[in-house]
Amino acid sequence: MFDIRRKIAGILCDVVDLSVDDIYSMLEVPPDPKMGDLALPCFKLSKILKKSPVIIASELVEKTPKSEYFEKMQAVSGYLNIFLNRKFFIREVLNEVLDRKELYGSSDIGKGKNIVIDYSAPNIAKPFHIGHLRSTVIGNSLYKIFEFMGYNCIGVNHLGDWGTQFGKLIVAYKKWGDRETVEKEKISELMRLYVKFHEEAEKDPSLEDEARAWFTKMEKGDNEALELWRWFRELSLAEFSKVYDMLGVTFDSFAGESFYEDKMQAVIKDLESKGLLEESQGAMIVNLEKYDMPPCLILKKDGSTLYATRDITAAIYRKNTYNFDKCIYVTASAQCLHFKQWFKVTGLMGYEWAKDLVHVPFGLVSIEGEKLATRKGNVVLLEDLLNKAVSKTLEIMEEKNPDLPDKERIAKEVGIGAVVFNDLSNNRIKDISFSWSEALNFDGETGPYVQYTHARTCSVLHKACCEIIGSFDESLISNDDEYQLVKTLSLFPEKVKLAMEEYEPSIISRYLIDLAQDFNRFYHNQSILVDDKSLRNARLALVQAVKYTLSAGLKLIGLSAPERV
RNA sequence: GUGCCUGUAGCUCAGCUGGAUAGAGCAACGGACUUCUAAUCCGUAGGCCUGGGGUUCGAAUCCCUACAGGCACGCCA
Repeated sequence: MFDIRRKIAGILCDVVDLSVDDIYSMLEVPPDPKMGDLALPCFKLSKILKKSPVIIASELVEKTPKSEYFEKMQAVSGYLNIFLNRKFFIREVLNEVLDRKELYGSSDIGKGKNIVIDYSAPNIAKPFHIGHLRSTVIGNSLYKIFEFMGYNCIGVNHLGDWGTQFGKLIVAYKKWGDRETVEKEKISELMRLYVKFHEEAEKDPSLEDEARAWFTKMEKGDNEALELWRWFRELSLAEFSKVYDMLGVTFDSFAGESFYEDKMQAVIKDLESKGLLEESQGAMIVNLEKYDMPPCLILKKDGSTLYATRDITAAIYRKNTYNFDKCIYVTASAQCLHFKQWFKVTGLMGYEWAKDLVHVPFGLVSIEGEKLATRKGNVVLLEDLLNKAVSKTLEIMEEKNPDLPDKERIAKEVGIGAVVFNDLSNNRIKDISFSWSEALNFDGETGPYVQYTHARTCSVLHKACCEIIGSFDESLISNDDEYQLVKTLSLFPEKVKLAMEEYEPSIISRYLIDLAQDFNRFYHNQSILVDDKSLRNARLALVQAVKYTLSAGLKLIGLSAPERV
């Protein structure tokens, strides 16, 4: 990978006698392009070299040997400002992008390593709403990013498909439900039954006992109970699949909570034999006082397991099955303590790979400031949201581009893209207040804006049609709009790497906005399809490079890159 | 009460491994479509970076503290 910063650092480090890495990390981008492309603040050097920053900067200007990498250097009040050799830089960057095409920015650093990513994990028999969207799209994007970096990813949907809630559901179904309605209304009917159960149980607490009894039957393998459970599960999964299809999200495994039912006893024994379990108020816990954490609950006083038990079991299973390099959990930040606790327990059990367990938390979603509450009905169903986004897109398309073929498909890609992008465009740790008007806004910093920009690049390239770009004369790419665009293009590989290291898809979304803005400015100010053949060719090369990068970036955050919109 | 997270333009947010005058988008206002898709572009306006201390040549960024909001803190996940 071509990295101009490293090259410059390589030249400078000889002059000031520091390591390349030191200089590399000190180099920064000046706030204004007029001040150059890179800058070295000399204030820190001043301590080492015992000279004033101003003098160091001007000495650097004098002593640094000429090179093809940069055109000139200037000393400005303690900063060494570096102006790159534009021609050289443009050639290197564009050739790399055009050579690697949509693989520009990818890498093989993950070659031969497995990454397990646990995301989405909705609860069976509950509607899939916008609260589930975050885990799903963040996990999906991380999957794509790690894959792009050469890792082999295993996407796991750890379904909430086991627990006493199924006992409740069975009771409610048998008392107030019927097969036809459930077949017809699916999850919404299951939800209705579930809510009804809670209403009735307030009046008649014995229902709770009944529910527990049914769950016990499930655990003991009772046929009727398991058949109902299986039915609810299949029904829910079919509904979820619709949403996953719309989002373009896939999984390699659907091993959920039920999958680990028969595997937890061994883990409990393991914990016991390692002397980690102790009794407290009738329950079995792992004491974590030494680590300044509340205890981790392993067994309830009735002997049944808890989610920490299941998570530890699942982690061990995944290590044995996938031999992961990292196992990543994408869940709400409310679960931070829980993950800290059982990660610690896993470490105490002697599993050195406990350090490879990573919790990737994200902020809470509320609806226009109001808390999400499934039972109170304050939810926005994801399917509704996506459908609304698609139909709004279709409306816009009817107005702007009515002759476009395959409108339906593209409207889906753009509408859903808008929703996904919206969710991925800010820092994942921040709480989100869902707003209809924002989720359905297609102007400015949005998914459709990036997709539109991509379509623009395609459109120009299409119009230029049979021309083969082949070689181009980089010296013709000379104005500031073009140069800025190339600079932004050059940043893509490091942004992808950063997004991976920080488990932060928004780094890519933000980058795409920047790239699209730079392109649109260029597009607006410069004609691409000019008569001058070689100028035209050079600009087309630039457009081609932008197209590859936008397309690759969009895919990394789970959006498609339609050629026309 | 204790711990974790967040606080930047009217709104939504970048910037947070310290660096030059704090940036976008939305909303508002004013411009640019006979010309490669105006889902675009350009301009105007909008800021005690929550308050207070400290560290530093330099702080939105690091440390302490106060305040505000959110979340978590044993038998749900």
